[in-house]
Amino acid sequence: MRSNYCGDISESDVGSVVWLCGWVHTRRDHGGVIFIDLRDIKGKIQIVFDPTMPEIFAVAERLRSEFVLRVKGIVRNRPEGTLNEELATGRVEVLIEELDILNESSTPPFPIDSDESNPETRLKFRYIDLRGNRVRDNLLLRAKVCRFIREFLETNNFVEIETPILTKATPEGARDYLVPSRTQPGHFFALPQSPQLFKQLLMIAGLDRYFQIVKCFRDEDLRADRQPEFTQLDIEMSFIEEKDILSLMETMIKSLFLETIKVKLPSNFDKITYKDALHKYGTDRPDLRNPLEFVEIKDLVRNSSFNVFSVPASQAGGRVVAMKIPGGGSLTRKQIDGYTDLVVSNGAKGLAYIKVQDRSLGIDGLQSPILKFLEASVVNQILEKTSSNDGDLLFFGAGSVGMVNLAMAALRDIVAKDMNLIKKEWYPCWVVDFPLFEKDEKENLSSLHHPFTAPYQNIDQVEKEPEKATSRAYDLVLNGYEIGGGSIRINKAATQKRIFNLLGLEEAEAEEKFAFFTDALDYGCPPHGGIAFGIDRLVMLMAKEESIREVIAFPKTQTATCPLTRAPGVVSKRNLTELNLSSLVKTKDS
RNA sequence: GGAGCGGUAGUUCAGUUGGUUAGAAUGCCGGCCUGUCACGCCGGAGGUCGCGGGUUCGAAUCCCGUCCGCUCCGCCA
Repeated sequence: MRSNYCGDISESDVGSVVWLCGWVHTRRDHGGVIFIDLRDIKGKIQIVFDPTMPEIFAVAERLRSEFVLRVKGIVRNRPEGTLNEELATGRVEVLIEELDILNESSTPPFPIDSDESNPETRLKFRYIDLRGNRVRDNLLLRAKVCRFIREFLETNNFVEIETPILTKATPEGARDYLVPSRTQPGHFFALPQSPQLFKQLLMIAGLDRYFQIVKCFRDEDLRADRQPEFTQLDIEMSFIEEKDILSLMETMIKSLFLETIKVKLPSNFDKITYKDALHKYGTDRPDLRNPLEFVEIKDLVRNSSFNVFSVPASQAGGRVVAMKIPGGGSLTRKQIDGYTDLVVSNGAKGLAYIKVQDRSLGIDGLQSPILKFLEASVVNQILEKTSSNDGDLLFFGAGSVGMVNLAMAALRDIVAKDMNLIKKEWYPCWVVDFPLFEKDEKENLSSLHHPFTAPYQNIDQVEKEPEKATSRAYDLVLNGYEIGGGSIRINKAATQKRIFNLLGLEEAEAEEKFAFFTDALDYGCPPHGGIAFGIDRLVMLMAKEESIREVIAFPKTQTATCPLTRAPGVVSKRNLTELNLSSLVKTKDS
């Protein structure tokens, strides 16, 4: 119970009697009067014990700093001269007439609302941490976001339908969390990585506008923006094309931001192709608030005698880019060394740069450790192509496409942040025209999104040139975070089977894993598509947090454990025996 | 699987050529003060320096291993 007084106490309440419940925050005794700051939903309310009320005062005198109280009192203005305008928590106080001590509390293990305690302690005592405003406000926002989404989708004739949590393992994709079956020895359920197949089955069933706010599970390593269980807004519609769902989702996201955090997003979200995104920003989830872009200089340096550039420039899988930092001439040697460490940790061998001090002096107006290796004509072409001016700095990335993209994208992020180049607060964009497949290290094809994504090309064409096939997929990227992604799906069984085949799934295996699904497609599956949003990430961005943990009530640590409950834990031999697992696992009593 | 940073009082941290009894602030306990709001003053308790091993006359400090937290790479269709 937070308070059975609803709302903030203000001067308009003066003279009225209120009940308050909450935790005592601090106690101060002054002038024969006892003051207590009561933590309430909004900040603190100061309550006052008057020594002329001996019974109440006697109880108040016994209070130490941590109790749960219920008090009844009269709201009144502060006495003359007792309000320090700069420091005071309020203009009114509550004079107490009745007081119940509902419970005592141990001294909290860390100061509430300090924001400085170490993450493990915060999680171990999460219930104390949640008493503070930070995560509380985030959870309130999260609830608001979910409520808005439900209202929006229901208004648009979507129906919320639950799908199973105990379900079937599917190949590809992330590692599954498995749950052993007691009744089917040796068999396992998998927790869903997403309700993908179920929502497609719902389309076949004719429930043609489905949504669900649902937990999904992936047993992969964690990051600041990745938890093993996370919440997804899952949406699917029949008889639609890309433009239909993109426009509806744009409307939803724009209204969501406006209604919940009073942010007006652009009226039309930009679209960028996968190819352009990688070319200009080195990532398929570019932060478009960041004005820095890569400039390809492969052609300019191919014949240079500087091998660091010319070798990757003449290889098919190589890439050489320049990134101009306007005003980057002010960067110190120490800062550049720091950036070098960053790109090296991302696989680069080093970080070449050129400072443009005075272009009118030609090569003499430049400063760089690589000038002695680069032909003057090449340098001039690079300066020309990057439109470099006095005071600018160029960073270079050269090597394999993957490495250059990774290292330079990381550099682009950090430099823009350090140099305060990010002016816009919000920049959503759609990333489109993804390749249908990518090749893994063994040169096998795997789906870039998932195997149910429809290609633009017909299936004959896809089989002929799978690497050139593009998918009808779209990602919504906000400020460098992928917050949603989806596609138009394959709705013909034959096409779906041929895609499985291209992915190297043996017919027997495809049959075993997906027969239920391809069979279903044969019963007149309508054209359909959908999208899924990561609610945690979305709320994290809206709350301006840097970690998803701050918007989840009880998150896991980086090793996927819960310091509060000490999950995961060992189980008894009996549990394991029932599950036919006793021979596989060591237990505390075995 | 890999890289980096961190782990010292309840909490946040300081602690370099390895050397008395490991400090500060805050919190906690006791006392004083008394219209305070980071109140003030006096006193007190509180530490296996993450854990294990090694080097040394002597280790919070150096070395090896290990565990935990955080960030990143791999991974995350």
